[in-house]
Amino acid sequence: MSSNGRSKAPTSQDVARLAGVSQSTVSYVLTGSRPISAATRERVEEAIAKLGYHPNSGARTLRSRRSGVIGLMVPEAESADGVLMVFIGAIAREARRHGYDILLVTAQEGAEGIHRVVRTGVCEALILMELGRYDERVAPVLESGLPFVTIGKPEEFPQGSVVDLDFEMLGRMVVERALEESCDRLLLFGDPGHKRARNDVSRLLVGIEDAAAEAQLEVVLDGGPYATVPERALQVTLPNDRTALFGMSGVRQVLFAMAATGALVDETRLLIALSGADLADMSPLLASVPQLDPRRVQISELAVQELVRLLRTDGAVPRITLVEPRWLEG
Amino acid sequence: MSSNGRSKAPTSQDVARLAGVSQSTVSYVLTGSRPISAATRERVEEAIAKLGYHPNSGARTLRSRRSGVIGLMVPEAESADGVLMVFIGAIAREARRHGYDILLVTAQEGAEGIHRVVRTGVCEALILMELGRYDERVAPVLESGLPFVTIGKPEEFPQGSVVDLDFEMLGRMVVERALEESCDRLLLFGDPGHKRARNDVSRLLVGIEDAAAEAQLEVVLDGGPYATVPERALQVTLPNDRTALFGMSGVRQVLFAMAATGALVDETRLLIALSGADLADMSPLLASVPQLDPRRVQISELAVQELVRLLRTDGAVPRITLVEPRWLEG
DNA sequence: CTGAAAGCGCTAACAG
DNA sequence: CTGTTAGCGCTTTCAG
Repeated sequence: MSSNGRSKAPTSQDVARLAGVSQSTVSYVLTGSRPISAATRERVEEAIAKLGYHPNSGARTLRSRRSGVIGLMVPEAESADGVLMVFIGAIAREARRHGYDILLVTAQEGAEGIHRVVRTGVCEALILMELGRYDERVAPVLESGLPFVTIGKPEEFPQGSVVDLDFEMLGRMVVERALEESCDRLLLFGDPGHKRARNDVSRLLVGIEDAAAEAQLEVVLDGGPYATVPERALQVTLPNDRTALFGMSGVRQVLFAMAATGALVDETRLLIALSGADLADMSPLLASVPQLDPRRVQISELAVQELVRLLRTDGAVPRITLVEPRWLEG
Repeated sequence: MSSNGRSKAPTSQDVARLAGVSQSTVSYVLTGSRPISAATRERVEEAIAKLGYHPNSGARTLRSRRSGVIGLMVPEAESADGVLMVFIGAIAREARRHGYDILLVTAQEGAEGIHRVVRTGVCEALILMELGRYDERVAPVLESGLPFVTIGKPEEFPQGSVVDLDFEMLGRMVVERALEESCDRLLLFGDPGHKRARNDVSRLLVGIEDAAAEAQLEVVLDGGPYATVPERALQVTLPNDRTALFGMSGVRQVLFAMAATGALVDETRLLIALSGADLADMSPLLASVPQLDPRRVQISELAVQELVRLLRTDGAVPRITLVEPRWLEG
């Protein structure tokens, strides 16, 4: 009735008419791909504001072959610890800051999904999360020739950039801390030996084993259930010995098991945690636990920035960026 | 060198040439908007397969004004319990099943963000999560005239569809269970009285209060810290009385507090949990806890289906869909 | 049942 | 510094 409001969106033609310039001039004001006099620019911008004009995305994409959309390959949400959402939120925000939107591509879609968003031209670049060692989705990505960044360092990746936590340094930092806190042993829970196949875990172990060898710290790989980790920490401890506990996952479970069997930090045991969303709301328990920040927000932002660099810099060469973990004293 | 592979993507023109038909015929085969003889269709489809043709998204969007993209307004990831990701994953998968892609619009972008994706034509429909009571982002959505679905029932919403859990029924189910398990009281933790302003909580309370009044069950609103909920449950319990505990959030904390002070289920107390990602990996503790499934996947799928209905059915009327909670016996 | 042709709104040559 | 013009690849009339 009164306010149907369904008025057709104004085009650059409308803006040009109102500003008394040619349609291409409007385009040049918008893209900045050629110098425009201050006077003209102002008139155009006024008209744009007055009409509430926004350039049509379809037309722009068709003509320029740039969609302004970055595809984000997300893993299945089995992890369920909320960590994924931290990455996604930070990536989306940073992408917007650079003028890009984020389109979700679920792992479930597989190689076919990648192929589709690439061939249809919906995405002009990709961010890949949690790639498997030999992931079927890598082929279509490489084939597409689109710039891409992986979060999480894979085995080998000559063609795209990589942003990840420096897991080797993480390992060295854990050992260093264990020594500072006068521990004689380091117990790694969550079976890191078996998971050595995972690239992040294997790099962590390299860091740990190097530093531990040097410092004469004994390292125990523990594959047992999380709930009984604290008990086993005692079993490996001789009188007057102290064990540091660390693991890439299951911190919450271990934390609670320790809280249940006594103090988190005592003469015999020291829990070191990799902080994350699964520890939210546990603040009272965490008071005495040294936490390492895996810097997920920084990694996300760097991934976007690196992708933007690949997109904007002509002939930019892919590179690897490793982010240093930080202590988060509580 | 050998496999640069950067060959330009084939167009419908190329397909037409190879199939020996006109370009428009190719289009008709793809869109199905006019009858095509079996013979022709087959030749075209062969050519499509041979060339690995995918229609260009920009051109299609420009011409048809349909982008095949649904904007998903996600809240800031403060909740951090991983629940958000369940919704997003299920929405993305269901959208793909119907031929749509999901574009993220973060809450941070606010009204301006909505305005942008709408005016530029990137999105042809919207799914809104966690709207505030008087959310600034509602205006641009309504103004756009695009079909939309909200997940989570707001105060009032005449123009878009709504999909949500039936919180009133949730309340009735909690009361019913409490009675079946011979409880005399129901303690609601997480200060549901104060949070009555939240639409879901207020509907929960309606359900609870109605059912409780009828059955003579005493209801206690508890706003104290989660960690001491189990103690307070005892304080409100006379000898031989039993208290059921329920809350919309903080279940994990209460669960642990109860585990620490004794059994989860005993003669005096019964914890009823709203299941979720924050309870993952707690299985041993949960064994005796009745869990209510808030059916996030179903809600997500229904939201997409409802949006697709609005998009495809001409003159479709928005509607409200409430999903029944289910018991998840453990 | 199929073809020819127009044009969606924009960018980027080409021409002053 | 600005205008004119030619398409990008598709959908959809209008003609057969």
